[in-house]
Order: sequence, then structure tokens, then C-alpha cells
Amino acid sequence: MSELSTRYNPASVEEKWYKHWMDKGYFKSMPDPNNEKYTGAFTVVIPPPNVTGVLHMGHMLNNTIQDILIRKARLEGKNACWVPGMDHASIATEAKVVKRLREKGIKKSDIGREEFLKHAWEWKEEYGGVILEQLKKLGASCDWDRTRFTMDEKYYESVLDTFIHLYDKGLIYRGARMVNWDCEALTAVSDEEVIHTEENGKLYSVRYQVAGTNEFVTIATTRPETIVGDSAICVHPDDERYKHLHGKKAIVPIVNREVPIIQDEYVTMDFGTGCLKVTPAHDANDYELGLKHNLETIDILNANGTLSEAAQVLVGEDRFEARKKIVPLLEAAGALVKVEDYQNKVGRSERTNSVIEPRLSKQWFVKMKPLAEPALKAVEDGDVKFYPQKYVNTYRYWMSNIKDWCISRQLWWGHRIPAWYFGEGDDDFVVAKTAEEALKKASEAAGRTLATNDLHQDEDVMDTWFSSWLWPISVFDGFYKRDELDYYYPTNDLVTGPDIIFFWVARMIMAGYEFEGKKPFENVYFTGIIRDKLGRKMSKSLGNSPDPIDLIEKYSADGVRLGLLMTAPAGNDIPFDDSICEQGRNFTNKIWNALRLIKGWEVADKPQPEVNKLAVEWLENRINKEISEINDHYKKYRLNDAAMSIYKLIWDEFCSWYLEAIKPAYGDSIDQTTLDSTVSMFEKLSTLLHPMMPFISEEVWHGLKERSEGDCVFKSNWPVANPADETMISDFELVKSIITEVRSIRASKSLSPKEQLALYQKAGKGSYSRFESVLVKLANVDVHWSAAPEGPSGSFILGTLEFTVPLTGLVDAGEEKSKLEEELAYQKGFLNSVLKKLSNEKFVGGAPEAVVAAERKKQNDAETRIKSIEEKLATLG
RNA sequence: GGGAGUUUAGCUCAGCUGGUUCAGAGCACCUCGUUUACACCGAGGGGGUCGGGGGUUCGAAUCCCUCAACUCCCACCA
Repeated sequence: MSELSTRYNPASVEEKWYKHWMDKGYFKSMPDPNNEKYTGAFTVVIPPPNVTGVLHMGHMLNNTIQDILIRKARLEGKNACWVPGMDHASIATEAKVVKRLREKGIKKSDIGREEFLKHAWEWKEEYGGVILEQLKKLGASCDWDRTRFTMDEKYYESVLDTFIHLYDKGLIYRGARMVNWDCEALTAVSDEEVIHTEENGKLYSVRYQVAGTNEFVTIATTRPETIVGDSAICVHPDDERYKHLHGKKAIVPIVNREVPIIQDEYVTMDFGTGCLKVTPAHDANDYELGLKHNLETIDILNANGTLSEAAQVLVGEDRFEARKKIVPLLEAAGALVKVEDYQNKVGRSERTNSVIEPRLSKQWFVKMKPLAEPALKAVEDGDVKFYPQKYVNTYRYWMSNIKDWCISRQLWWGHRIPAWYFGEGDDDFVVAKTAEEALKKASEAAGRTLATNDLHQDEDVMDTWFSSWLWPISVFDGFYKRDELDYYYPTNDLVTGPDIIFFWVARMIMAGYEFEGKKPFENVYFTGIIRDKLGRKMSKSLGNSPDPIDLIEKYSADGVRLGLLMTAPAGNDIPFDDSICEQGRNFTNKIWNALRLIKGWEVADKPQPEVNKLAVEWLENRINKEISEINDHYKKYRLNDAAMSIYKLIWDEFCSWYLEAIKPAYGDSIDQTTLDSTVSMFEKLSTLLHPMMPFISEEVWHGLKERSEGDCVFKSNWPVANPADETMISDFELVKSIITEVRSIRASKSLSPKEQLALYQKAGKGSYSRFESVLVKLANVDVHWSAAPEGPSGSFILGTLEFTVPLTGLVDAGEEKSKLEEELAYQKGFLNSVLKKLSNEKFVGGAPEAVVAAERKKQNDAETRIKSIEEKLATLG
């Protein structure tokens, strides 16, 4: 024992076992359909982190859960396969590379596409994958040989193929639309990538002169800089205030352009002045109005958000500068009526946080309705199950109101759109996987033989999610090799955050049905969002996000895992605080010391004492019962409950009760039979613990006895839940209560545990008395199954049983008497309430028989208790 | 503006289709303890009118209505 520290040292243990598992290749999985050793395949694909990412608490939680599910499946004999990988994260990565080049004084536009991509790949090689290395510290048992990247060759190919497939099917089209434009990243983004929040701004009231009159109309706008792009004023056709203006024109201030005053029911009469300026180039609604009323579209902004030549004034100024600077111009023109503080929703880019600009441009879109239908049905029918279920509603709403998906991005880092233009205009194009094919198709389309030079490929790449929606299929190169996909697909569980339910989960389901005709996974486990203890989201800017690697160093990977788990029911947000890991760390220490205790025992060749035999029998039953509970928790994805079950099973039942019961007295030894049973039960506990705390469970496994090659908890078998003897378990529970009561009497009288007490129970032996030897050892009492002698004593009632501990000279009669009287009063009150119920005819008539019978039993029990208290009181005089 | 969810001990949460003392668990807290595995420990203990109000019922934390607070999602009101 001397060589084992009283403190568990996780750092070396965790490194040792991770290396061991890796060296043995235990994380690897290969399709093996005919191997009877396996009870089936169990597949999880990791939500691929961005190559740009570093590990944060969300990943920790997420991957801990995946690891638990995978390890549990492995223990259950499944061929478990956890596929790791990374996402190329088009916008985020490109932004980082651009920034890095800028620091070196290089402009993206100067070096061109080829050169830029070279830099991007370099960047990926250098920084990408940090997060995967960090996951290893957490204990993630991914099959690292399978690590995939969304821009791997085969993966890239599969993205192009799906694009072509959808195009040929008529589900991808190209067109000019109002899109969300990110002025910083200089690309279009999808609706999902725009985050709307309430922001403080100003509302400017501006008056326009009605041409040929001295009359003015006043409009309100939050964006005065767009006034110079106005091409109409709009009022409601029924608005009496403005009927006389129908057919007239208004003069746009500053630029003095005459624009029509149009009528449209889109305008809300009772909002503001009921008069609206129309700027078709810079607002989605105005754009629609423009189309309807055939208005001029004046695009006054450049792609980077500065004012263009078309604005005529403030050319080259940034839109927000222009917003300030146009105010004096409006004032000078006598057009500014007032400026008020105003709150409105502003959309910002998820990636750059830049304010999104509605912008008219030609982009590629996916028609979503046909894809959404089977995907919605799958979830509604429970073919794909969500945990927690409430997300089904969110999903349904989005799926049934789905809009077309803008998938083109004006970026270079990503999967380039396989469209090739050959004509003068940009409407002559063909879609093909390679230049050669494109040339062939284009020649056919053009009706003449074209040369390679006549073609140019679309400059845009696709939305990152257009590649990640293929993840469960393409990680297995599924479009090109069937063997792996047929074996591993559909995958089993997907573990992810609810924030990407639309971005990713929904689209994977669509892709699964569209491309494979099957769901991509059976269950989706939505984790909560990790917040700080004040309930705020963790973010870099707040600096409230702990570094997971620091946490692991401080509390051990096992400790952090357990801490996160215990406070994380599916879907609930987690207010994170370091202290929740402390509990996990303490638990590892407890387990470590249990191992030390057992290892420290001298073994002797001697018969098994009765108390040990009983304790072993009880714990075996107790474990069996708990295995059923744990299995049930897992089945329902209640991992926090499963964690709590194991925690209590080990700490309370195994350590506090069982080990205390069998522990030899000082200097004494243990018998071989008990030791063997103890080792084998501790092994079982290790296996149960292993998915959650992989490292210490492995350490215990090997600490318990010498192991042969390949014998480890990692490869052990999930224990079978044998039927448990419930009576035995409840008997032991009663014995525990007796022990606690006796200890409580000791505590209140400051009696040493070493001083033996007598315990009387006059009703005689019940089935619980089989544990008499446990009672004797743990409460240090001499048990008498008879009435207690008269005299001062302490007593307690459990159920209907009254126990007495004589305390001669320690208790005065008055004190004992008043305690008993208090108890008597309580029991009488209880009896009264029961009697009241039973005398209520409606209750006796209306309630089910079992309930009434239970009430009668309560009455009997209470009466028994009252009688024995009264008898006791009588002896006290 | 719509929709969903939450509201039970100081904190995080269990409490299934109303009925066995159903008001629970873990942590935190308090008291005691250098008992030979562990003070990252042991023994014992206190603590909640189940968000407010109303209703249904013999009986409600559990069902219904209503109000309030918080969270999230969706939505083009200048």
C-alpha cells in the first residue's frame, strides 16, 4: 500500500491508458458483417468542428456524450465506429487566411485564386486539427484513421456530384434575387446565417416636396443614406390623407430626382405617417414593390458597403459614415424634420458580425420544398427521434415554411460550383463535373466545337453546409464504395447543439432521404448550451469561457466529464462553474482509495465470516437492481441520471456500506472468498463506470489483479442485469436505517462508536434480521429480540417496529418522556387525518380499493405505534 | 407580432397516465470527528405553503383556466 499515494494522480494515468488503447488499435472499426462476436454495428459521426476552431466547453460536453454512447455500445458487443473529422468552414477559414495574408502585406485579389488556395491549405495543415488533438485529452475514442475533412478529394467529388444530381433534377437553379450580403466577407449568405437582434438606432423623418406644389410628404426611415437611391414614394390606396397625391410626383431631396407617388396595400396606414419611401435596390420589400410597379432600381452601394457613383453624393464613404454625413445635407436641403431614438431589428452576419445588406445579385439556389417533405415526415413519424422531443415542433415549423437555399458564396475556399459559362452573357452555361465533360456539353449546347479557352468556370464556391449535409454518407465515401456505407449507415446517434438544427440536422435528414433513400441517423440528442454561472453564453469577448485543457489538468478528464454530465440533462442549458468538476475529481479520488483499501488487505486462508457472506449477497443484488436502472436511463438518453446512479452505487453502496461491512478489523486479514467476490464486483462497477470515466475505470481494472494481454475494462462486457431479490434489498435498507438511528443516538449523547450498546426489538425477528451481523458490526450493538428492560433509554420507530437502546445514566426520565410525548402527538395527528379520510363516505366509495386498503393499513400501523409509545410512557410513570 | 419551453430546498434538477408519510436527489450549508482507504474524508443534522390566483375532484406538485417572470426559436413593418 505504501507505494500508492492517498491522492489519485490522473495526469499520468490518463496519458498511459489513452496511449495503450491507441497502441492496441482498440478505437478502430472495420465492417465485419459476418463476425458473430459483434451484436451489430453502432455508428456515430462527429459534428465536424471548424478547422479554425479550438476546443470550447460546448465541444467538451458534446464529445463526452458521444464517447459515452460509443464506449457503452462497444461494451455491449457492438462494432462501434466513431468517425471524427473537420469542416472546412468556408467563410470563417477564408477570413482567417485573408487576415493572415494582410498581416504579411499580401492582398487576396493580388495573388489570385490558385495562390490563395495554396495559402489556405498551408493554413489548414498548420492550424487545422488542433481541436482533434485536444479531444484525445478528453478521452475521445474516435477511430482516428477515419478522420475526414470536408475538402478531401473523394468528399469534394461527392459534393460536386450531389450538386449535379440536384441540378439535373431541376432542384438547383441560378437567378437574380435579393440576398443577404455580407459587406465584410464580400459574399452572399443564407437566411440562417443572419442573426437579427434589437439594436438602438435613430429614426429620421424626412420630407419630400410634391412636384409642382408647395406641399410636402414626410416619411420615416432608419437608413437616410439610401434616400439618394429612392425611386418612389408609396402610400396606401385607401388613405384619405394622400388621395389627392395619386399620380403626382415627389422630389427626392439632395439629388432632386422626380419619382412617382405610387399606391400599394403593402403600406400600413396607421404606422408612422402612412407614407413610405421605396428603395428597390436596398430593401427586400422595396424590391418587390419595385418589380410590381416597374420602378427603377438604383444601386447606390458597392459590394463593400461604400456608396457608389450612383449615389452622386458621399461617394466612397462607408454606409455608416454616410448615414451620419447625410444628415447635414438633408438639413441644408430643408428636408430633415426630426431625428428620434429608435429601436429596431438589425440583421448581422453570423460569421463577421457585419450588418447584412440586402443586395440584388445572381446566385445559385436549391429548391427546398421537395427535399423537405420526406424529411419532415421522418421526424413526425418518429423514424428519426429527437431528444428532447420539444425540438420536433421547432423542426416542423421551419420545415413547413422552408424557403429556397442560397448556396453560392463569393469565396475561394470551398467546393467550386461546377458550372461552366461559354457564351457572351452569363446565362449560357452547363453543369459538369470536369472541364472535359463541360467542354463536351457546352459544345453541344452551343452547336459548335468549343475550345477550353471558351469556357470559364463559375468563380463561386458553395455554402459550407452544402458539403456538411452529406457528412453521414460521405465520410464513408458512400457514393463510390458501398461496403462501408451499407454496414454503417444509417448511423445511430447524432449528438449536437440545437443551434444548428436548421443549418445541419434538418439538411442532413433531407440529404439522407434524397441521396440514400434512408434516414442518416436514428436518434438526435440535442445538448444544452453551456453558460457561465450568471447564465450568460460563453464567448471570447466576455472572457467567461474556461480553457478546457486547463480544466482537464486541474480536475482530470474523468472529473470534468462527470461534472459536465451530472448537471446536463438533455436539452437543458448548463450554468457552468469550475466547482461542478470538483465533484468529479473528488469522485475519482474516492474510487482510487477504495482500490487502495482492497489492495492493502492481507489475505488469509480462513472461513468466510457470516457478515461478509451477507454483505456480498446483498451487494450483488443491489448492483443487479441498479444495472436495470442504468440501462433504463441510457435507453431514455438520461445520461445525467445514469451518472448519478453509478455515482451513488459506488460511493454510497459500495464504499460506505459494503466495504465498511466487510472491512477487517485493524491488523486482521480478509478471507479469500470475500476478496474474490469484492474484486469481481468492483470489476463490474468499473465496466459500468467506464463509458463516463474511462481512465480511472481502466486503472481500477488493472489495479485489482494481474491481467493477461488484452484483458481490460475497455474490452470488457457490459454486465447483465440479473433479477434482484427485492426483499433482501429492502431488508438491508431497514438495517441501514437502524444503524443510522443508533449512530444518531450516539451522536446526540456524545458516545464513542467504540462503546457497545444494547438494542432491543420486542416484536422479535423479522426477515431483516438476517442482517443481524451487519447491524452488530456497523452499529456496534448487542441485539436482543425481546422487550427492553425498564429504565432510561433512547428509542426510535421504523415502520411499525420500535427499537430501544438502554442508556442508563445518560438520559433523564423527563427528557425521554417529553420526546416520546412529542412523537405520540405526531402519531395521533397522523392517525386522525387517516381516520378522517376513512370516515369520508365519498372517499371510501370513490377511491380504488387498493388505495382504501393502503389507508386502512396506515391506520393499523399508526395504532400499533401509538400503542407501543403509550406502553413505553407507562413504564416511565 | 407569432410559436415553443421553463418556473419544486441556497444551486442544478427528479417527481410516469392525479392516491403507499410524495414533497425527493446531488452539491452547497450547519454540528461533531486526527476511527489504521480516502479531510478531494467520515458520522449526524437543518432547509421547500411545489411562481401567484381560481377551478375540477373524496383527494392535485401532478388535470383545466388565468396572471406573472424568465429562456429560446421564427417573422420584411418603414
